[in-house]
Amino acid sequence: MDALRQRIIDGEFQAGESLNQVTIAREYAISRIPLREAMRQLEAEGLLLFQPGKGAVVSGLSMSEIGEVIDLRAMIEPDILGKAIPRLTTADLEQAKRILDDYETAFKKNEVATWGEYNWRFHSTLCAPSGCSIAMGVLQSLHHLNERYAKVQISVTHWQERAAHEHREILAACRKRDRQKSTRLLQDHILSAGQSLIALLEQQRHSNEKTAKAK
Amino acid sequence: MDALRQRIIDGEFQAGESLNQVTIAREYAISRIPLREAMRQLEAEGLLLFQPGKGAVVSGLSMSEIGEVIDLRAMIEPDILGKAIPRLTTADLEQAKRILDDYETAFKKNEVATWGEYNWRFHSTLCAPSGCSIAMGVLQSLHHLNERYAKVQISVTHWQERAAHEHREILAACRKRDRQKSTRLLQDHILSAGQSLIALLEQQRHSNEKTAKAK
DNA sequence: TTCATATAAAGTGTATACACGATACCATCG
DNA sequence: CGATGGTATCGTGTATACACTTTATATGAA
Repeated sequence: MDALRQRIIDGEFQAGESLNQVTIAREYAISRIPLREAMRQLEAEGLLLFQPGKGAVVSGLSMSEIGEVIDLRAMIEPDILGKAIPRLTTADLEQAKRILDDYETAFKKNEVATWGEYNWRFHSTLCAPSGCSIAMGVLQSLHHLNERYAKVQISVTHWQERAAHEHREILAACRKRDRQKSTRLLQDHILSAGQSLIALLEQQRHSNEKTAKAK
Repeated sequence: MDALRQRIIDGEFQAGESLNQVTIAREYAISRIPLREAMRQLEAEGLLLFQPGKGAVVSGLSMSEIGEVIDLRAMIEPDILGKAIPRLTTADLEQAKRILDDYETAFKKNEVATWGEYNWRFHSTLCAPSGCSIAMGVLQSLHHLNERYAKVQISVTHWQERAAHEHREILAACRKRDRQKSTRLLQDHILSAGQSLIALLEQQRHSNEKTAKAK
């Protein structure tokens, strides 16, 4: 299921495109039964939508829905980080640092496909010690929804650099156990990334409309 | 799927109990295939957990997880209500009032099974005009998780009366389009209900431990 | 009796099969 | 030529079938 989810997030299937069960099942060398079960779970996560007689269709988020995902993350994640901070161990902080290092290495090598993965690993490494399993599940779901669209950001170099800088700042505040500062930085980080994402998507949509008109 | 979800919420199946696919499929006169698909969705909602070789097991929330669900609701729902308030129509407000009336009628008639339904309908009627579809989905999921445990509250008469009073107050604040007041009242409502729920569950757990010792 | 082991029963996980509905293609009619 | 209807193809939705796993039951030894 994770593999299929990643393929949807990676944009291999366009929004609105319906997934052929026979083909995909064959790709994983399984029958349609377990595939459909996985698809039903992805449906519950909001990535797919079953249309009667048409199977699973990749669901697309409207601009306002993308905004919602960001707002929810901006609301929940800093709160969870706040709960995690007193519980953060040195090992947690070291791992977060390692993830950032690896992320920057991957960035220099232009391994764009791994960006989303590193991003989530950084955020979740800092939040996980909160012990909030339900909230972490919600967050991960939101992150998956976000990631599909965030792919357009990975190519924008200066945004990458800004994100990297903000990550370092957040980590530094966590290291100091500065709850106020780290949660505020995290919230700003999510919201500013969200705003730049929405601006990019608006821009993209406009240029698409232009080319559509050109036809 | 909704019917099965309700049966789990209603407590027909105990936490930890595994659901017999053959039996349940027969009850709905379907085969195990669509049943399993429904179960997978309920798994993604956090109500079930598939254990390899053992099928779907009803998942139980720990006390801290129940607390998390309440905290998340207390964080998200007032925010959504705030966004909904400028968009609330007279029809929305009337419908909310009608739900409260029906709820109180049902309360007087002791129709306990309908409580959770009325509660969600009231909350969602006020929040839905926000147009936040993603957040509403998250909220509904959280509400389902909550509802299973909230069932212990329905028998506590004075809590019911307090909730009814708080609902009326929230509705009055919404009618006045008082964003500040209504969101604050809603947050207090969720948190105080949550606290009383946790207190009840703690109490229940203690008495269970005593009877367990008595054996 | 109690524990261990063998055997039977029940249940899950999934491949296969088939019926139904959607879609594409083509021929026919206006 | 475009529109309409018919047929063939493809794909979904789910019932059935079967292999494998877990659980219950029975049997025998300590």
